[in-house]
Amino acid sequence: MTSRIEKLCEERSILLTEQRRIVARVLSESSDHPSVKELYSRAAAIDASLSIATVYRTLRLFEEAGILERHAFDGRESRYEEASTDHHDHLIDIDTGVVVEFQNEEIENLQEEIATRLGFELVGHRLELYGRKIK
Amino acid sequence: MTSRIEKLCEERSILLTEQRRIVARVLSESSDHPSVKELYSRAAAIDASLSIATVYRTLRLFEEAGILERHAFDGRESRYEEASTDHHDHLIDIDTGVVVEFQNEEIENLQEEIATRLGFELVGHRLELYGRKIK
DNA sequence: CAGTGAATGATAATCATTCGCAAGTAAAAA
DNA sequence: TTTTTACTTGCGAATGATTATCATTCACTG
Ligand SMILES: [Mn+2]
Ligand SMILES: [Mn+2]
Ligand SMILES: [Zn+2]
Ligand SMILES: [Zn+2]
Repeated sequence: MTSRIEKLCEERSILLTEQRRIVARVLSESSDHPSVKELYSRAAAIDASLSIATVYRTLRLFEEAGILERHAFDGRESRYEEASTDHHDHLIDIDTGVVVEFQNEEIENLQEEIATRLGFELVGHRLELYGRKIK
Repeated sequence: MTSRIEKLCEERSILLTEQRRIVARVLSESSDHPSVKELYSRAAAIDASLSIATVYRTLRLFEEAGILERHAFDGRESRYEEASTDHHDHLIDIDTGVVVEFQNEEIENLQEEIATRLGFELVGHRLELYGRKIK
């Protein structure tokens, strides 16, 4: 039961301590986009001695290694998810906070076009839709 | 020399104090997307007794009145600009921080389509491109 | 098993932002 | 014009998220 995150850590020769393993496990078992606080409480349920400082450190480490992606929906606190090979963007329900994922090749291509037209090499982007559920 | 922001304040019967007038003026004279700290120092150059708390309060007031737009590029500190009638999105130069504006009707339409398809009414969105200048 | 560098937990520090409050100011009422 | 009332401001404290510090512990090498 070696998670995908753990495999990636080995590839990048990131030392996998017990606490990092816990953070990795909690994240791979989360399908929502948990905040640091949420991650911390889920991880603390496994090992109560875990420090939130270590959670922050681990998240940053994983993010810089390209293993995780950080989001700051609407400029709020950071939320994380596993970086997947197939890129997607997000729609956030403004009433409930629920995050829905979507992919749109057309928009991705248009972004490339726009950047090129403006004289830039596109390095990344952030697309968030904010909406309200239609009953 | 009544700025557009001042006009909008009158329309919304927002009391225009001297400090609010200064914040309005500094913003209308800025074509970049200044952070609160930047706005504060530009405003303090006009009236040194101005408090940063008032700047924050004024920015929030104007934003809630739809007069300003707040951005949190890459999850960093808030930056502001005058809300214009013609919507645009941003490309940020990751080396210099320079912000370039662009408009793309096609992307806007696709966003509506996506939201609808997912069963949501699109209320807002955020699209940021991050790129590096091609020499 | 000792030696060295990295990782951890606890806590202090920092940064952006908001609050609380006493004092000032403007608009409404008398 | 006085009085009353409501809104604003500056200052500093409080907050919440994140990072830094530091003594201690851990992992790996020889
Ligand atoms: Mn996602
Ligand atoms: Mn803009
Ligand atoms: Zn995308
Ligand atoms: Zn747009």
